Amino acid sequence: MSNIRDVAQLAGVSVATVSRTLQQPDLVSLKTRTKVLTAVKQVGYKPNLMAVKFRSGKTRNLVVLVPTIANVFFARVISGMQQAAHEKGYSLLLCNTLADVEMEQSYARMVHTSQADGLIQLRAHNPFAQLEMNTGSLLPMVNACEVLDRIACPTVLLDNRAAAHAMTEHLLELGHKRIAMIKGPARSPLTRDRVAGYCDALNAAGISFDEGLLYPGDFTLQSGHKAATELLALPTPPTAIFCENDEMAIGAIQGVKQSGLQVPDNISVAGFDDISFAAFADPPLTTIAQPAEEFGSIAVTLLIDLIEGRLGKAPKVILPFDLIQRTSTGPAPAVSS
Amino acid sequence: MSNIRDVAQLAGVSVATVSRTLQQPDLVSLKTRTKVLTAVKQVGYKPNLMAVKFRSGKTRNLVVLVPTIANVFFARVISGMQQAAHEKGYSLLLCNTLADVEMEQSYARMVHTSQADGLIQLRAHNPFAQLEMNTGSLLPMVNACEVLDRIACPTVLLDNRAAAHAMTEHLLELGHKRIAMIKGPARSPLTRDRVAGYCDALNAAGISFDEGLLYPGDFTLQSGHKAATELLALPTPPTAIFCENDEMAIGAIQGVKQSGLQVPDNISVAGFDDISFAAFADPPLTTIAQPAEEFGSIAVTLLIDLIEGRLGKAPKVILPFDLIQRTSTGPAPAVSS
DNA sequence: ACAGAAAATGTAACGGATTACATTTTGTTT
DNA sequence: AAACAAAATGTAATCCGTTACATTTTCTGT
Repeated sequence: MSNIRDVAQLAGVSVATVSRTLQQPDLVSLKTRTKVLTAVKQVGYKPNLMAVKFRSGKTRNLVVLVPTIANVFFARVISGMQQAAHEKGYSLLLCNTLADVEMEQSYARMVHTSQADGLIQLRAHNPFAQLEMNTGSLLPMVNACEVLDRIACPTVLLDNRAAAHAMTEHLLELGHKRIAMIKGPARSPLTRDRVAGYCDALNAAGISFDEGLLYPGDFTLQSGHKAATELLALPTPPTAIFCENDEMAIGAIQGVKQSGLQVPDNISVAGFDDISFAAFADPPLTTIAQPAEEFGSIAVTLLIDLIEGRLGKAPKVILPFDLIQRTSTGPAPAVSS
Repeated sequence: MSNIRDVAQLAGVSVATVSRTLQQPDLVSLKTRTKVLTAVKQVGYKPNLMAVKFRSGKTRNLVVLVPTIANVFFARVISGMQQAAHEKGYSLLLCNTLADVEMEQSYARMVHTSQADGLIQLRAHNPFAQLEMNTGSLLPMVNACEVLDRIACPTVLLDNRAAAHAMTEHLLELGHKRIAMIKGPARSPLTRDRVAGYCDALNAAGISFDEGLLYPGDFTLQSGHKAATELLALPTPPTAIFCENDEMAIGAIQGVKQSGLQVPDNISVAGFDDISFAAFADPPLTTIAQPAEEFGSIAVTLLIDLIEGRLGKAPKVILPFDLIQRTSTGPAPAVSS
């Protein structure tokens, strides 16, 4: 591997001139520039960017903490991140945390050890929490999709409450009175907001909230299946099930069918996210579309702005949602018993 | 940010002693060690790993080139990679290439510019191809799932030919005579192998190969839908459709249903990959299970072995597959016309 | 052709950790 | 207690590109 000194020697100039030729060519005379570029080609010189990063103290690396990349929605978000990062000359260090706190911390530490300039967290957990920290200033961290309650952190998210409200209202308008919700883990602010939106809508319709219709899932297909099966076994089962993501909704649809009922004739099922599989479910899934890639690109933009000192406070960017009405939801069945 | 000199000064020792305390504690007396560690804590010293990487010339970063992270199978592979890399102290730089050659090259260049030690490619394309290269030795690259024909490159893959053979045989055993295949892009060796396996099985059964039953897809749900719809519109439509991945199979199932036919009564549909959605398709998908995470972890292991000089030739690791029989495939319908 | 400004180029310090080699301290043996 | 080995510590070079500052060359105007 050749370095800048080899090039300088071969071209018969100083290292400074070589550096300038490559960084600020207009400071170098045409004649010298040609000499240098020829030498560069000849020895196959590639600047050691590790040296550059080391000296500049800027790594242009961003850590991304994602609970599961296997989640189709997150995969889209990451895709958006990567695109935006690449455009701005940054790279992504991906960590599939599987909600493992140690793993998160291990990656968060990269920011402290100058291996990355900042971090994007997709989960409601502060990975820097346990790490010894003296800074009082804004951490180089951005939260996407989820919300970190305890700390001021730039965030890009959906108006989850409004979205859940809209979907619940949609089901109410179809005549449903008993609407179950398959939610996510209890402690998540995202879930909290969506449940709040669901309650808002019920209240507005004068329907009392039934704790028994709130089933905690874990965003997997399996948990949707299990939840639906158990909800349908209730003494007074729901006529509609609103799931907090499409995976659970697709699982729920299977559960409903296996219980001998039909979607949407007996039970309506709604999802959240509008992943690619939603339109290919049977029946196609009514769901809330989120601009997933945009979440990613905005998160990256916010983080880079923060790193490069262009961000004053901790902004909260709210992105719009879209209720996609397909055929997994339909009119409530006529009252039976 | 404090550096090793601050620690040395505070502890009243030399920087070498500090370094040794942290790297090879047994070379340092207990008394000094304590002094140093106290000082480390006091100033909150975190070694600048960029400096370490720079000096050592080892970045412990690996570039991963994935065609689309939105593909559920690839997401699992990446998950396996990340796990393995983390265990070995490496990080992944993820690039969602979308088959964009410029993007691939831009990331491949990171290996030349000392930003990464090696690269994993999930596509049948050599990202170093156009880059000026003088080395005759094995590039620090590993191929996973796909195959690079032109160059010697450590590879981990499935015996795709045998797998396709097995699935086709399964369909033949069910009595199907006209079996269509929705394949991937023509130039991919992976597709070539699977088509070969499909042909092998047809030949063995004495069924002549019909070019018209070979439909080129692009691994998306949409393309599966389109392919199935068109295949069913043929003068003599197939009674079974073997898809090169589960997404296309799920799309195909929808296409079949929308054509007014039933799966598997009228048409059997088989997939490939056994993604999580396969078991939740309606009907649940018969498919080939691949050890996706293992692909990832083995690819990473191979690459690290290569980087660290523990790999002689370019091994080809073949992983086993498993035919998962569900209910999207069934006996061929009785001959009609 | 000369002073002075402007352009081009060169010199050397710098960033932070590692480590070969040199030196000092401690320990052991007789 | 001397002599030597072993353990502990220190000094300084090194990795490589950037850039402030110094110096040289070229150009401009008269």
